[in-house]
Amino acid sequence: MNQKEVVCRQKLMTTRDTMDVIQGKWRIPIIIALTFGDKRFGEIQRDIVDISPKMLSQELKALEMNKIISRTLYDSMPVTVEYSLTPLGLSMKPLVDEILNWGIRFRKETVRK
Amino acid sequence: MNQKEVVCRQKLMTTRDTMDVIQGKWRIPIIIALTFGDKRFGEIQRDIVDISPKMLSQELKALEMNKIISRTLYDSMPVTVEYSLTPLGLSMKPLVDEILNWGIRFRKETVRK
DNA sequence: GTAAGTACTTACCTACAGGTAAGTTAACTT
DNA sequence: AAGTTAACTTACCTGTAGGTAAGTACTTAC
Repeated sequence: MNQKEVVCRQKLMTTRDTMDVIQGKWRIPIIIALTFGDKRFGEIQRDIVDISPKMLSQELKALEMNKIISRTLYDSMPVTVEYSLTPLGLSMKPLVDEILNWGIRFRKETVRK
Repeated sequence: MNQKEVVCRQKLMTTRDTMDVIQGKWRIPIIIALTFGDKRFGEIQRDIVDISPKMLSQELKALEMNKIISRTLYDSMPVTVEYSLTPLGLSMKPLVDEILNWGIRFRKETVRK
């Protein structure tokens, strides 16, 4: 196994780590919603119009477990819960920006049917 | 619907475009393999050790349809096929680099169990 | 006292992503 | 003529991502 192959396989492993975190239909949308500020369950649901409460709840838990977001319970008198990006979550900004950038480029190249 | 919400929803749509292209277990690995140079079917299979010929064939077709890679048939005398990144595929480098970067960061934060 | 809001949970179902294994075509090698 | 290599294809199966629908617990508003 030569040098190139070693580098190639390391890259493959590293990208798999990232992809495991952002994989799926809802994780990136949730992260983006939270870049606009801390939000409550219902607010995120209103931003991501087609997500069901089940999926939102499930994906919020997964992101919390990966330390991307944090959950804060406020004992106010209708009890509210706020979700916010952790430092690790905030560190995804360049990645999310690139996903966005490339999406714009892709759309440009694809509009000529 | 205020300005923030409009921007948020546009971003959601754009990222979905990108994610549709890179979603799944094998697309990013295939793209990375091809950043090391044009490769034949069997060579990619050797780089990505755990991919089956079925999945490789299927994902190469999908990437070709999205104009990320191109397929060139050489009429040499064992017929060979070479896959290479198109300009659009090459334009994914910053995105792939960010996936890689963040994977490294994530691994650092996660190594303390 | 009943309706509505917030933040979920639970049960059930389906489609598809991905795995395994074997078959195919066609040339080249010994 | 039998085996090897390259590049796939086809058939079949399974697990899980994600959808739908309904239920729960608690509080405030009317």
